[in-house]
Amino acid sequence: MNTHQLEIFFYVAKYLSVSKAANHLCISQPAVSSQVKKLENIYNIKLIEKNGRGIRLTYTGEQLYERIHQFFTTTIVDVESLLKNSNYLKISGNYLMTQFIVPEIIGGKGFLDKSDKIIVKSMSSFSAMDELKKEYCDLVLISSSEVVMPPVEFIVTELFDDEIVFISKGDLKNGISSIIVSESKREIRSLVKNKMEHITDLPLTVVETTQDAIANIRINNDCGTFVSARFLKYLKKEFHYISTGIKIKFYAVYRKESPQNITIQKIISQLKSSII
Amino acid sequence: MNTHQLEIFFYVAKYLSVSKAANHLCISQPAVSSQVKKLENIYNIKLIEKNGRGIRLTYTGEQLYERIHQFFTTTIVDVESLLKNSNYLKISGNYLMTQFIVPEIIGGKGFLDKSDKIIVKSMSSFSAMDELKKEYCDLVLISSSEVVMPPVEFIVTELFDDEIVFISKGDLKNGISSIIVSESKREIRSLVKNKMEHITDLPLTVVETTQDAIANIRINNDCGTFVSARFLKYLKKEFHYISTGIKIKFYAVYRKESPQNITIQKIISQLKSSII
DNA sequence: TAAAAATACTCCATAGGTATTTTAT
DNA sequence: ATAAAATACCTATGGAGTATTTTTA
Repeated sequence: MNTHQLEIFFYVAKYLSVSKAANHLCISQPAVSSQVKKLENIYNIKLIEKNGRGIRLTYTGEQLYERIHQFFTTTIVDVESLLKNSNYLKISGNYLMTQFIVPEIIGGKGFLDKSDKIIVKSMSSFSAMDELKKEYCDLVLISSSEVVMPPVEFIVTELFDDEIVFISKGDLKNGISSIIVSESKREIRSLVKNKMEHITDLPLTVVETTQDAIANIRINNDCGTFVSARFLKYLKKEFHYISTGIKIKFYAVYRKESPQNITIQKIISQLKSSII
Repeated sequence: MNTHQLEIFFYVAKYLSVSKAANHLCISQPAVSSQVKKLENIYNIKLIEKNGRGIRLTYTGEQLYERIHQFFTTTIVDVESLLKNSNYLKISGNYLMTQFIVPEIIGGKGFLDKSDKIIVKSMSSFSAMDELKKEYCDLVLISSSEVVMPPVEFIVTELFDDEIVFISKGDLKNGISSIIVSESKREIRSLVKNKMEHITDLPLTVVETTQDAIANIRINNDCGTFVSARFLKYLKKEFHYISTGIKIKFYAVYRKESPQNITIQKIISQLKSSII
């Protein structure tokens, strides 16, 4: 089984065009034609056939495309990212950790020596834990208002406590007409019932990440969201805020046997000592 | 991304041995060494390292192996089978249909012309429907005591009716001490309560296919099973049998748009007319 | 007549071979 | 002493290129 021929056929099937596939693969059109033909000849079948000026897939071609599709889209992408970034410590985490706090401590005076190469990806807490489970990242940095209980092969470390605040561009007393929150903060609204009656019953929109929530309240003045109080430091007084009294904890989660554990420990101890 | 190098690495990782991989791939040991080294050099990483006389995988090597494992085992096997057999009409079905009835009608005087190439695979009814859904086969031939309700993209045709009989090598009145049935006949025992009290409460063993059940009652004289009465014709009087009164129907299931539909229709009409 | 694929042919990059050395048991 | 992998070097297959023809809207 010649996987090179499979790959070439894959792009022909994807674009339904020999020339477009050739273009994508940065090889010549006859090179593509000839590889597809070779694949067909080996098994004595037709995979593509002329269709007007272009081509179409035969039934077998369709079936082949279906079977190899996943590999040449997701698997290959995952593998490339693994091999390219294997020397890096890969951190997946929520918006606050990856976009503000980690850059701050890592940017600090000589925290990293040249051998520590780090890439961070911002995503929802759920997605971050998925990445860790699939070994697509080495360290997860997330917040949670509940206690995190991961499987036994992970280590969970508490980093610091914080409090959730409600923020908005509008008047916090009477100017709010809807709430937008990330999936992980979906339940916060019902926890603040007594403290903030005037917003408890407002319509709620749930988006995937806090990043999306903040982007929305930036453009909708009458819309508010719940965030960690630590955000205030980075949001440059563009929002009004009010304390909710709800506690939230930040956690680091990583694999017991991760080969990156030295760097991970360094980052965790730095995060723990980063008091506001 | 060079998939050829991935494949070579896959077998090195699988056998944890460069020479064994070379042997499997029918190329020389240095050829394997060099391809793995090239892959490592492209991304500037280590995938394998010396370990005594042999090698072991690095952490990244383990992760890479994990990610590509499925493709180089199941996907490649499926693809090979698809391409090799795409000219064949692929029939998946239960033991009776694939091993006895289909060979009988196809073997018949000039039923097939040279262009009709057919391969049959015997499996449980559930597996057969799975194969059809995944387009791993074109035609499913199964029996069911319930009415078959497949998704809309399939066509279901009733072939013929039959009755379930209980068979065993032992004395059907007092010689039976356990029952073994295939998954699809699991519920038959409770349906025959009034008719066959003496076996209703016997211990029940469930195996995947009727083929397995029959193999077992061949060696265990005190063990019986439920089969379609049509089996009796093929089992050469080696078993005693007793009628249960339970009806069973045989079905053909296939895709509406299957390119094999002409041959499929031919087989179905032949099966329908094959009265005992 | 123009756009896309197929054909014919040449070339050279690289996969793979052989012989040998190194490493470790 | 032996088994396994690495290294060095060479060979030749086959992947890809250019030029051209064929197909069809």
